[in-house]
Amino acid sequence: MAIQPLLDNESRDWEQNIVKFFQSKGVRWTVQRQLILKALDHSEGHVSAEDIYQQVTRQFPGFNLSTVYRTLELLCEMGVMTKVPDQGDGRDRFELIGETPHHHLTCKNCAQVIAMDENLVQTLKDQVYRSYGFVLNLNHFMGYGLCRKCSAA
Amino acid sequence: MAIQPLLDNESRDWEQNIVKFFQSKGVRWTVQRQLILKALDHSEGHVSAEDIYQQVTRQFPGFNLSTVYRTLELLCEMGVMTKVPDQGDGRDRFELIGETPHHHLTCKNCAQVIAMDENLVQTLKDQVYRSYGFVLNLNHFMGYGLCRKCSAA
DNA sequence: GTGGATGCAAACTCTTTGCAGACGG
DNA sequence: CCGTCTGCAAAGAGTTTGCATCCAC
Repeated sequence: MAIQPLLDNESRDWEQNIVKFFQSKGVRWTVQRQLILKALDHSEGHVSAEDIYQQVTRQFPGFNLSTVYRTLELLCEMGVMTKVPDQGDGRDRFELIGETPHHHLTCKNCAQVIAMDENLVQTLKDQVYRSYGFVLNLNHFMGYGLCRKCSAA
Repeated sequence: MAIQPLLDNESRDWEQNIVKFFQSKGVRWTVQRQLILKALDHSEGHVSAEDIYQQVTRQFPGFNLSTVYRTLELLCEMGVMTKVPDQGDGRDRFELIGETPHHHLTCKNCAQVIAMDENLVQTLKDQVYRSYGFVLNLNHFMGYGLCRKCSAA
């Protein structure tokens, strides 16, 4: 694959920081990683390896899915991502640590997705901490059930 | 496979009920299903298809894993089981509906598992219902994080 | 130059499916 | 007997791995 490292001017700063971070970890800054990081930057919340692959491959055919997996795993090891195991559709998700927590309620019946307030989850976290001293890590709570309409019907 | 339908006397009643249930649904009562149901009866909480397969195959070699998957799926359709997607180890779990809810906190660091009180989860369910009219279905909440010891260290 | 990173293809794991033969009702 | 269920084997889907080549440092 022959890809020129091309980044628009506006993103130089962003790039500089990441490059430094990679260097500090003794990890090489390759074009593929640059593209994956860019794709992650443009995504929101949970992404699958396939999501990233599609996004990058659209611009740069020849790009490889294994590389995505290897890079996402690397980012997990570097401590900037977490792998979120399959929630039902058969594929693992990844999300950047430090993203604002986001919680969803998905209706089993009509598939509607409701954004859930952080406070509700925070209460659970607090209670768990008070009761067990356990620091609950819930950046991406996904609840299944029935929405108002479907539970009424 | 040639398996004699053999059940000890003490379990006749249990069997009678299940058989009736199967008949009422127009579903055949086969030796394989009998064995799988027995295995489920002896298991607790989340089981994987493999768990059941191992348990049954120990007594009856020649027994087939596809049959386990097909039976578990059947039980889901019959409304007595739910499939719980992979929580990290790459295999789906199944659990009988109507089992007492069971919630666990798993420590990411030391892998310790803490049983969590139903009330904590109930509070979340209540709040979600009050806020969104959403009936949250959480029979098997699994929380990840750090236990008291590991978060202190 | 040298070790780490990539592309490719093949392997792996869990799950699903097609089909012929077996068996429950 | 008829239609369902099973065993077997093969196909799928997502993810991982081995290896030769390539390229960042």
